Amino acid sequence: MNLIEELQWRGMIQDIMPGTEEQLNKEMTSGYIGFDPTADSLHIGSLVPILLLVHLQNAGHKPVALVGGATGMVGDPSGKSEERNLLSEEVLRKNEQGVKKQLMKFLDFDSSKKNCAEMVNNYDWFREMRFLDFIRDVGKHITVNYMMAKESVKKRIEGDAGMSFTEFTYQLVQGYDYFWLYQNKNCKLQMGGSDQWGNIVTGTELIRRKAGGEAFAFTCPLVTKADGSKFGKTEHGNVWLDPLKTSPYQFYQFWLNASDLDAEKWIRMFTFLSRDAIHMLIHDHKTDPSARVLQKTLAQEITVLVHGKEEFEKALGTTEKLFANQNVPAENLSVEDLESMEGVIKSSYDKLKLKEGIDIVSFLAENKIFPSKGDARKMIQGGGVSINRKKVETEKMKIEEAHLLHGKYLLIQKGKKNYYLVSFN
RNA sequence: GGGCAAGUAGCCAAGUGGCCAACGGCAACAGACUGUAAAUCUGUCCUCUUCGGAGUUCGGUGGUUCGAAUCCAUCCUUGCCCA
Repeated sequence: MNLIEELQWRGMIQDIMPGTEEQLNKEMTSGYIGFDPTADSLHIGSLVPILLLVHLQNAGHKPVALVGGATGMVGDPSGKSEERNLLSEEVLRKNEQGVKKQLMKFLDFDSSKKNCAEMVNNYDWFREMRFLDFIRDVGKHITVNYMMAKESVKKRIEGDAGMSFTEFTYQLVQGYDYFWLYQNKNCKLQMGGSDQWGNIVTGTELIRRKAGGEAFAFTCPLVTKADGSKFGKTEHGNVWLDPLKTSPYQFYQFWLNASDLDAEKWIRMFTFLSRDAIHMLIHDHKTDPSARVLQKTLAQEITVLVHGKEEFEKALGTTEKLFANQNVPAENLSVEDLESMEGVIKSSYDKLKLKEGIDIVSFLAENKIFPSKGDARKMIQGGGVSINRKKVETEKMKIEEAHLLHGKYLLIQKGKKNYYLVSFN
């Protein structure tokens, strides 16, 4: 199975330019994907593009990761219904570094290899670019009519939000990236999310008109959830690749909670498991859905890929302690069990304040488990808070020393899945 | 520069002098059911609260009025049309 067939089977190809497959079969090809430094970490939405680069490298081609230091200054209008806010240069430079660091983890940069990965920053070639040069050398080749026909532009022009010249220019800026890489790095392939198709095509068009060359492209579908809600969000916000922003435990939990339909789709996209292995898993899962083999395998594979085996095992350990034996009373958890739970949000509390008992509502608010007393009270009234796995029945409850596990800990649940460990000192 | 239209909670969107913290939908969070799913049903959903209330909102600022998201003035932003 060649690369394109493989990616097609994995559901990772949305649009593809004619001739792309032939090009990839013909010779080692350099292909690039751009990453926006809109935050100092990538989130799981960027995982599919990253994996495309990995697949590309595994197939013997050369992956180029482009950090959009320049394009980030402009703001991509694709998929956005409103004008984007500009980031300051300082923030942008910081974000570039963060994004760069993360990309390093996935690709092989060993320069002794012919197809070693490479990292570029379009700021390097745009920094010195003069406006007049740009509009003469680049702008001249693309008509406004052509640019207006793009879906991302059309939507904004038809809508009532409008679009600034800055964002309108974006596709030219990104198009020039591709042209530059084509000229300087012999890059003949661009990949990206399907929302990038328009921008990518502007690039190949520029290469054709300005250099008379031929360049190729394909895009992957944007990851969706079966129920239509946004992919990659939890109650804590985005799921990041940075373990400081999203702990490996939370990361693991995110994938573990995938619905059946999603898991079936995602396991192909996000893991490197073979076709046979995946068919087996899906078969097993259908035989006994409650075993959740699909979700477990999916979560394991990605967590190991992103955070490493060690972090995965810690996350799994915590998961087992918290969820495997839901009915086992919390008293059965040992001090080690409690202490070793990675990823559970921990806080400490002054034991002295416990002497005369403290009311549960202020306790939860003081520990930042809830943002305010009112919130804590509402959630208790709704039956959403448990202490040591026992549901809190009334907001009048007082916490006393007798409640502590091992005379020191309190295991608090907000809802079913959000655990907090408070230790008393 | 001229004319017209619009700006309401995270988003969409009703309200067009008091009954408005503001209908409804989406998203989000929680409960029940389950498989730590999905679907469904229920609750919460501006902020704080001693759960009685209190405080701050309807682009900004001033004004009219006992009382304004709603009327007036002015400014800002956006769209459309004209120049």
